[in-house]
Amino acid sequence: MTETPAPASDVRVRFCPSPTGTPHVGLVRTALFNWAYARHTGGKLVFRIEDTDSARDSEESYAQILEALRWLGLDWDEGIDVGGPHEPYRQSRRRDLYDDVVRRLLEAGHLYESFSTAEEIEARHEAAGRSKALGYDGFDRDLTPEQVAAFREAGREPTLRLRVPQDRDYSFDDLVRGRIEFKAGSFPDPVLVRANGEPLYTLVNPVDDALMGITHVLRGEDLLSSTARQIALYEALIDIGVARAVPRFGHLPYVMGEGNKKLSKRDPESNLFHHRERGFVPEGLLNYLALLGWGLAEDRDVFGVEEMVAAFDVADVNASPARFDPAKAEAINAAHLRLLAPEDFRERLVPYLQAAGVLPAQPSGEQLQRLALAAPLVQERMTLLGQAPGMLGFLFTADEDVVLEADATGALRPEAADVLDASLAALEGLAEWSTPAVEAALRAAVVDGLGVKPKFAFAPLRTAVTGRRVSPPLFESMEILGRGSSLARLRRLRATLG
RNA sequence: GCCCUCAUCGUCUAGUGGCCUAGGACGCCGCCCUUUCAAGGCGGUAGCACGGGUUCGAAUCCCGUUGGGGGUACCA
Repeated sequence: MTETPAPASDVRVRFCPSPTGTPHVGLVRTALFNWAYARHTGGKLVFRIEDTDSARDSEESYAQILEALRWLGLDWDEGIDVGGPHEPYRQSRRRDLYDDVVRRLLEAGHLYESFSTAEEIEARHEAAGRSKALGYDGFDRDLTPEQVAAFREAGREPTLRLRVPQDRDYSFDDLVRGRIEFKAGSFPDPVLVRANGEPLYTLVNPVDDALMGITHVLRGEDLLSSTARQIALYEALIDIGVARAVPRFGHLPYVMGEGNKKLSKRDPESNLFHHRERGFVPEGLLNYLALLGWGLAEDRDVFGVEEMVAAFDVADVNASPARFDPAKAEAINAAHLRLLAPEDFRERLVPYLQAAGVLPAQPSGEQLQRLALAAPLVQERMTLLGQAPGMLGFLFTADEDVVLEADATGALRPEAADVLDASLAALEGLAEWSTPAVEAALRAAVVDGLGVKPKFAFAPLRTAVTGRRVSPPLFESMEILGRGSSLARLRRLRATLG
């Protein structure tokens, strides 16, 4: 009844977060789907900020949202920073526009002044024997001029409510869920403007979508039940000439956390920057988030944004909520890490190594050279960039400062001392210090010479050289480290053994 | 309470009436490979919430039940 499908080429979607906290993965997923839909259809993505709650909004959060989108590489065509024909794109700076719309809505009779307080509404329900949880009762819909005057004389300022037609149903075809119907009178007249004159989200969200020509509203399912009242507002806006049509709606499923709760802002897994700090790469996180409610193909989980853009359609999004699974997210991230070009991978390691103090703010040429040799050795061994300091730290640590971790030294077997002695003897006179030469010498001396299985033969050496039980490949590591350091480290561990 | 909504392995999903003795991925468990750990290869574990219909035939359609989620703000 109110569907007004837009020609695909004219698709205009938007991403309009409230700057009320640190970016949430659910928010990112919504941004991603809007972005992918715009890119897929060749439409436009509008980015605006819904900061109409001065009590909760913050500049810090605003800056974080921008940082998040930029880090992820989700760009937009109109809005914050890039500008466009509907400036400004922060609702806190659009008050004049809203005041004008409100005036026209009021004149046309779509809004009315409501003096009822929450207590009064509840009291009326109680007196009538109705449930107190019923919501607004429409008491002020048809106040006489005398009643209004009386309220004003008593010093009361009214909120402005939308006069929702009560004689009809509201329905729409949700892009992801299909037909959704709200029966007549199943929701109360919403407040659109506070008593102090400030416009509310209930007003400004549809008004801006109308003014900015948004054709497809793709948002979280938490907004599903407010869609009916928004359609009612849209129709009023169409009546006064502010809106041209009601947009199509698509309600995206929640991203859930542990248990069956929506992923809470308190939950660290919900925090985008938490994932970045752990070493998620944008490609990996975006891929995983896309999987929460959408899939590229039946038998492929790993894909890039270009592939997603080529295939994405909101109609294919799943309606049921999805649980954020950190283990699978990491696996997907690991796959993307392996897909990175070696130089790219290496460069992305640097900030993590610096953050951990493994590399200084200004790494030396020698350090970068060493990193270039070592990075390929760990590219297939990591799931998160944040594992780099642990894996590579030994290459940037003085021999005497290498920490011999307890799980490594604890796993040493009785023959460790003999292994180290034989290794030292074999390596000291080695003519050429290279991976194959080191390997050959050690195999001859320890595996063949001592008759120790490779698995056990090299464990003490690994512990001595890296301090850890798990490390990059041993011989390669020794080559990078050089003969001096390698031997010094073997001697150091040997000295601690009886 | 009322309104809206969701329901396939532990998790993400494929599946739109016969191709399903339900496929893939992550996880988990074996084995192979192996200089550790990964990666890779092979194999395994595990699911259509329940009850009624409709139909020759239902994971797929309808109704109900149960369970989950959301809304019911002068938050967004």
